[in-house]
Amino acid sequence: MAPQSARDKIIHAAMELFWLKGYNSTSIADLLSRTQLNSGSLYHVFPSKQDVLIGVLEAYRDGIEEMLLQPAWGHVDDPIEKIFALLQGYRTMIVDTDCTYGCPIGSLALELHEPDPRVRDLLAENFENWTRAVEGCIGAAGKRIPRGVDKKALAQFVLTAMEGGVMQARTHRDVSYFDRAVKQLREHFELLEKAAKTPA
Amino acid sequence: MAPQSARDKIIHAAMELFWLKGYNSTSIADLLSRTQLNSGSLYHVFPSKQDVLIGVLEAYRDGIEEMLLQPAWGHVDDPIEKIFALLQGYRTMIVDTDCTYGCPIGSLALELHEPDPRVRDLLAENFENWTRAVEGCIGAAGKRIPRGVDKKALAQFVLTAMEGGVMQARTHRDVSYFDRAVKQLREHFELLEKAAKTPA
DNA sequence: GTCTTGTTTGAATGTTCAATCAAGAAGTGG
DNA sequence: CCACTTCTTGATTGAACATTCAAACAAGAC
Repeated sequence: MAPQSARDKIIHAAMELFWLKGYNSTSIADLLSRTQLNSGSLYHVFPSKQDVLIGVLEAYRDGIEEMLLQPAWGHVDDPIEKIFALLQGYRTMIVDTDCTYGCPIGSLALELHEPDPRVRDLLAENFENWTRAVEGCIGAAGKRIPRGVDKKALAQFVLTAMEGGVMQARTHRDVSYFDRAVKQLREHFELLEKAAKTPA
Repeated sequence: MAPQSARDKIIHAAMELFWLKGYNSTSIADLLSRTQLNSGSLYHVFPSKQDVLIGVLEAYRDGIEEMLLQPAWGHVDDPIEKIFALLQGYRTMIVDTDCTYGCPIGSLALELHEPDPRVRDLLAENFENWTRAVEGCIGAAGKRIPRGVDKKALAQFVLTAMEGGVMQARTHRDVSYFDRAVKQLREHFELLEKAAKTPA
């Protein structure tokens, strides 16, 4: 175990607590007890609670490759299957948390009603990196997707389906809501692939 | 102006404030100053803040027809166009709020991380009523949708697209994210209608 | 008029919270 | 070994919060 800086400890704890309890419901005291630090140490590193949030959002942004994409895509080559492997990763999280899983970014995006511009930009940046990765898959699928299709819009639609599916699965405490959203998306892709083969 | 009971005043104010600021960030003091009531009056009607939330969720549930469906469907007959008229209603809200709009139910669903069972049930019930209404439209579309399609899943997918689209529009402060989600959904429906005409 | 029941008043309570800061410890360069 | 910076300690502060309650008020029943 490499020696961990106070900053790393706080970010690590905050990623987990913001995800579990939300930003507002996570107190500085929660972070201190989890990290075994004192308030002065925390405030030495982060001037305010919001700066912790910014650190967390930067960590998600900078870690998307290692934390999200590589684990999901390690053993998948087909570009369209990569998209569904990514969604399968979310499904695993939902099941592992007894359907209490919420996408950390999506939950924060809806919890924070008047976010600081830096916070909002980081939320948007996180969404953008996610959809850019999916857009890469769609691009790699080449002619399997019809010419006219807006690839960026389709990638955003994948995010839409994921976030909406996660929200419903959590609300109903039932993965099947997520599964149905993925299935509908799958059918959409199949219809697109069919349309690509037999041009009107 | 009919005389308004304290209960009605509180529910009315809470619907607006929970929507604008979220549940946790709305204080009892906010509700009191908005309604010009005293704390004792509020606690005479609602034993706790959570009971106000329950009242709000019941009001949304009981008001879906008048507040949401009738305004959106007043002048629309085609069942599939009804679905997109409903989404158009959300678009209007997004634009009218300078892209800060969040679906009240969806925002609460993600903000409340450990909701009381009654609260969770009411959130689920609200989603269910919404999707049931959409499912009714899909059913009314009859043979325009292919036989094999899971109508409930498709209705849930419409909710998924709405919630995901609202989330992204709000995060990016840009309606076009919602518009693209709707457009993708529209294409999905067009592909389905085409498939219904020319069976494999 | 007075009893009863339902409602309102608003100051007070106890808790939780983010943030502060003076004092001290640890680490670094000369 | 000293000077200087960086980091840590933890008690403290003041604001915000949900909730309580004894006292006052209102209005219909008899």
